Amino acid sequence: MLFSQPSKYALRALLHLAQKGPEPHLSREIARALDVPEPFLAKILQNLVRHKLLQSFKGRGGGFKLAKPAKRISLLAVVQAVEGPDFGHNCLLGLPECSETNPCPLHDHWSTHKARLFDMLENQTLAQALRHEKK
Amino acid sequence: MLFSQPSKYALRALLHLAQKGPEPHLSREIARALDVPEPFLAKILQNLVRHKLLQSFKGRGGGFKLAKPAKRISLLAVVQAVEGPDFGHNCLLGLPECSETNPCPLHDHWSTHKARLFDMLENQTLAQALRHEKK
DNA sequence: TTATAATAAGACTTTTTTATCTTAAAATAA
DNA sequence: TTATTTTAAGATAAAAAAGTCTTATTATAA
Repeated sequence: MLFSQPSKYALRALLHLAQKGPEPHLSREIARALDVPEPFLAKILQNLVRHKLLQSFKGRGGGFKLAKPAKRISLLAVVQAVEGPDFGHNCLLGLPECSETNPCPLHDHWSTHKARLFDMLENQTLAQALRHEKK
Repeated sequence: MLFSQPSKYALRALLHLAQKGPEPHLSREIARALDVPEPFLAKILQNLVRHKLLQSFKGRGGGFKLAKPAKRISLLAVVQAVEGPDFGHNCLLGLPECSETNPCPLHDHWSTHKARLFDMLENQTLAQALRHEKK
């Protein structure tokens, strides 16, 4: 509904790493833990490395780990890394000409919603999401 | 981001009909007006007929018209007709086991957002959306 | 060094979504 | 009736998204 499959997997993988610990984890192990296809996840993790959200290590003892503390990675940062920077910046009805000055019938309503949603995604970090989960 | 292509076309088509008037309009004309593929739109309109949001008439002078007044058709009704009744009722992270009693890390945050969003979609009618547009 | 264990990158395949085509059925009007 | 105009339905095709495979590269450890 909101996120692509790669975004979902990315969020889940990063949340997993956040709660596991700072040593590198194998993409194979992560895939197994999340029950998602391993080669597909590997692609997604590689992409997150390019976007500086993960660090990777080759060879024995290698794997993936968070590139910064979980409390400094927002959900929005993850989704934008995967879906590109204009995630969410499209008209709800798909109209290319829709804008502040030329709004579609749903534009204003959706704008306020979107603002709140982005606010949440921007302020929620991996760490916070996990803390909240355990309650 | 939120709606499938058929949902977007459906909303646009119904909004178009709502502002055009109560006589039948050809699927061809609607498609032209919205600049969307005609045979694909036709499929979508046929589906909306099955869901009682549109009425159709064959032969000369035929076409499609709203099955009830625009102020009695909510945006949610349209989207649910197209995407099925459990539109929006899936976990943000795609977890099948996510629920109130077994929530994923984003569950609570998303629930409150979703409630507001559904509220909006349920209360906004085609008529209201158009009125708001003209301001 | 060499063997092994891991990620990296790109080509390829499968599935799903979006879109099209063809033929039938129904309604109207001459 | 018959011709014409429209939607209906189902099969097909194209494009996009999701997933897989193969080969290369890099790092570690014996």
